[in-house]
Amino acid sequence: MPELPEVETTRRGIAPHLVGRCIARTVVREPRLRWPVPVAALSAADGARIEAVERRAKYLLLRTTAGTIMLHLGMSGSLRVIATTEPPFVHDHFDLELDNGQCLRLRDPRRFGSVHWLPAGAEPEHALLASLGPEPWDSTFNGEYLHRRARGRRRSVKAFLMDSQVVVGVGNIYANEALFAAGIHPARAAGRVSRARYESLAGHVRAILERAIEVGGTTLRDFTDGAGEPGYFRIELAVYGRTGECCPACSTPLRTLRQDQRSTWYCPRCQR
DNA sequence: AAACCTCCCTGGGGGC
DNA sequence: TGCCCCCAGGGAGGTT
Repeated sequence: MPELPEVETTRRGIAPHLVGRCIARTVVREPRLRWPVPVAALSAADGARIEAVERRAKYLLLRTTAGTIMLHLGMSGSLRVIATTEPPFVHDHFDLELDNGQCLRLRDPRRFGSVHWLPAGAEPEHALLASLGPEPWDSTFNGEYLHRRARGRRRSVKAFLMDSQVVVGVGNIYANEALFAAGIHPARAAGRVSRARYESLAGHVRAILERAIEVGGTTLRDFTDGAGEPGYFRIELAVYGRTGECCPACSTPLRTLRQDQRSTWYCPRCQR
């Protein structure tokens, strides 16, 4: 999936086309996503005005006068703003038609994404948002916080960093990259990383996500922004996906690991 | 509690 | 060329 930088890139790309416009109607071609799309409830959005396009973790929140449309892109989702008359392709599951002949179209081949309707005033806003950790730019996300949350934890620091209850938005690509930048071995127990090193890690997480957002995110296969363009952070990846290559810092051959059914790349010399 | 494991899906790539 | 297996950016839900 799109990780945080890809979702944020999408948000920035689509927001100018949506904010201030009214929703003509929603079209659901395939309701079988990660959760069933609430087709009937979504009709409440017809005629509503879009007031803001926000992001929380990897969720996009389209705030309207009638309620909020919440979208998740899963592993393979992408959004584009196009003319409503453009014929849909396979895997174009959802359209949000606007009052100006344009529409926001969701494409998601693997269907791990989701579309939700949150009626205005509902509290808590949505169960899926209830137990999320801080955003990486939240003032509470720092070395002291990570060190405290990791105390006594024996799971790997990589799994810990990818836990959305600890911090949101860090998926497999950026977990690999941040741990490399901070010089921390991905299999090290989370509880055995010093506070100083967590301080470094928090800083690198933020810096890497910021840089990735600057260049439009990482496109591995099918991610595109709101205009259909790929992201260019892939060029700057130091370790992710670099099977058979050497460490960009010390030239030691990179190694791979399998952790929690996900691939990890790391430098055995730089990361301890 | 915390730490694993499985599963939801389609499609691309490599090996044979 | 085709088939088959493995792998992929997520993450909820279930089991130990």
